Amino acid sequence: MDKRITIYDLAKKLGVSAGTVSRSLNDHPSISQKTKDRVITKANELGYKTNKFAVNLSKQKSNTIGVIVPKLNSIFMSTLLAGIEKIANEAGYNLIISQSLESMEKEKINAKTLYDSGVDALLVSLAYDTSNFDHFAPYIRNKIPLIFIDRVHSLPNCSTIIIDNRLAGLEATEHLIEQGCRNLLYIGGNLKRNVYSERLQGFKDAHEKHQLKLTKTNYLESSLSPEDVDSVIRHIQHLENPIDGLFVASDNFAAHIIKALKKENYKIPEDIKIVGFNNDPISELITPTLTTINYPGYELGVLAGQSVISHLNGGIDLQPTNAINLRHKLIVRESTLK
Amino acid sequence: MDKRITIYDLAKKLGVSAGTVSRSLNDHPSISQKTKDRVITKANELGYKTNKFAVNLSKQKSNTIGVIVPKLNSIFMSTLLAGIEKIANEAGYNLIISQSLESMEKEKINAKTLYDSGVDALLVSLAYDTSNFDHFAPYIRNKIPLIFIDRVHSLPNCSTIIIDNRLAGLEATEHLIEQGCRNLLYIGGNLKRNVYSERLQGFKDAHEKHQLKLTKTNYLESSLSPEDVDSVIRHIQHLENPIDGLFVASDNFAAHIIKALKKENYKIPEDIKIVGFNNDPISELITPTLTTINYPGYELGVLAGQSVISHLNGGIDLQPTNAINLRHKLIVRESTLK
DNA sequence: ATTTATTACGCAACCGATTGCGTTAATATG
DNA sequence: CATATTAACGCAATCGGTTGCGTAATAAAT
Repeated sequence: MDKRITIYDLAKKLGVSAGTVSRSLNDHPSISQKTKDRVITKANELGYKTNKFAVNLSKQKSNTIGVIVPKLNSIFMSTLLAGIEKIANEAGYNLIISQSLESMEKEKINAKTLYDSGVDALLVSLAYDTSNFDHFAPYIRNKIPLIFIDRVHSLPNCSTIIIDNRLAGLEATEHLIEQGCRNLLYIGGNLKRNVYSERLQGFKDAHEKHQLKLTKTNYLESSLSPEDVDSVIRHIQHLENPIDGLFVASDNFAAHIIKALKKENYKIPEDIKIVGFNNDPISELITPTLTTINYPGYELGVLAGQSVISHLNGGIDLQPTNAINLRHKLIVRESTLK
Repeated sequence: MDKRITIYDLAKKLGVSAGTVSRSLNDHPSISQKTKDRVITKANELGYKTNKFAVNLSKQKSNTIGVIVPKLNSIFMSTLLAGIEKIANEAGYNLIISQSLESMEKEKINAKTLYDSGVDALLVSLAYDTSNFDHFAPYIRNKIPLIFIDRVHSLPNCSTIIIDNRLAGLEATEHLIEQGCRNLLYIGGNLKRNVYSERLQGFKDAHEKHQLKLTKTNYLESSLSPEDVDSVIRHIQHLENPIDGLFVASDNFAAHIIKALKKENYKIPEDIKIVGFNNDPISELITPTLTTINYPGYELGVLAGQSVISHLNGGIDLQPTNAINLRHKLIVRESTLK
């Protein structure tokens, strides 16, 4: 009852070879149905379990997909992961998940660990400060599918799955302008990351389009963590031209900002109108409800999952560099009412 | 540059046996320092990587810990996972994470998949409707460490990591009573789950302690999902004795309830005082800020991680059934002000 | 009936380590 | 100097499947 039985045990009991047992279990065409039935019956009878370790070794693949995200405990990331997991699970793949904690060093270590663990593919959303990409070289060299999600970087033969952050930034900004704002502030994260720099670019596009001038005081690079709220508020209070519109690249941070601004007796949206980003659950629970850009994290995850799986199963080497763009959407709520 | 080199390649180049190479690489005492150095130098020179598949097969362990959670995309769960991941990663273990999506059937499948994948241990937070536990039998039978977190079930030889939900429920309820509430309503999830039934028990304890009577209209079993808000509100509106205090077993749901109540022109906390549970970030961002029980998800995860690791490394078979209780804390905010 | 295809398996190498046990050579002990 | 220890490795089995190739047996073709 305790000892695991192997194909050799089955082979012996059935008077056939181990190879035949293996092929029977895998429904190989060159085995007669009769033998297959005998083998399968006996296997069930004895409670045979295939040993994944042995399979992995001989096939040199693990049926496992590695994932590196900046941090697990954010709504966006966990939603993304939920989408990935759903697809991977359905396809019979396991997911090894690790977090870089926004540090390139940890990202490197994780990439190496996952590589050594023999993942069949790697999904990555980059850390805050990743500036070097050598740690992904082994994957590319060995043709292990490598897909970037959300926080992406363009590498040869790697897919990216994103939304059009620049356009989203433009739409968010334009919405503020249409609501009458004339002096805007963009608050984003590290500009090395595509998501923040592109949103800023869209912010600039909107200014150009509407012939509004823009100085360096109109955007702010932030860690987007609660500790940074105070300094942001101070920045806002000390501006020469008081701002009347705020575009924050994260709903969560926007929510903190709103709370702090209200404490300082700013009226939202009367004094300052605010647009967030992500459509986190919090955006419709705070007061005022937050206008934001819907960022379909779950769908992003599903798509990423499907993309790897098809890579893995079909070996579809689509376009060498294959960028998938998901649709975003501006969701207007109270924080930008006229 | 492409072909992976094995210990046999190294052995050949160095004129030693594969066994010696293996032992050298693992710093086995019966190999001379000189030989070890030679092997290691050559290994680096040739870029040797150990093949985990082979190691796994011969050691019959995977250096991998399986995790099953109800759903990934909740703040509590992802925070918990973040804690687990941190510890596991530091200890050199990989984490295979899967979600049951609150379904026992999926939980079963995941448990089996992870078992077949050869995880060295399993961490579980039970699905909403899990009522049978046979799918964990293989783990117990084969002495694979099995640890329950948060949503637990008592099984022989399995640790559980939780907080004292009953006491927390009592404290939350008592706080409402102390703030002057006399007719309370508890809203929790499926009472099959320890967390919800114990909080209810604490709710009852408080009533008994303060000699308040309690009928079946004083508690409600809910899915705690946004779709359920309407029916809850209707329940509240149709009560014979209007309630003046609400204890909701989830901050997120409490936030939705607050929003809905405000829409119905209830004043919080004047008309109804509310206590949530978990201390999710949302609890201090909504208006009014939400009194809640701090539920240390990250610490729970860290503890769970440490517990498995020590099980795995030291083989510390502590108490047969080992329950770890973490400290919770009532956090008073605006939603229960007098 | 003989030859040619097929079908259904068996054989054995292979995947890349780990590890108990035996052996040789160096060192210590009497 | 003979013998007992030790130190330092080598051998080969083992982990449990997978798979290319060869072959006996059965079926089909001539």
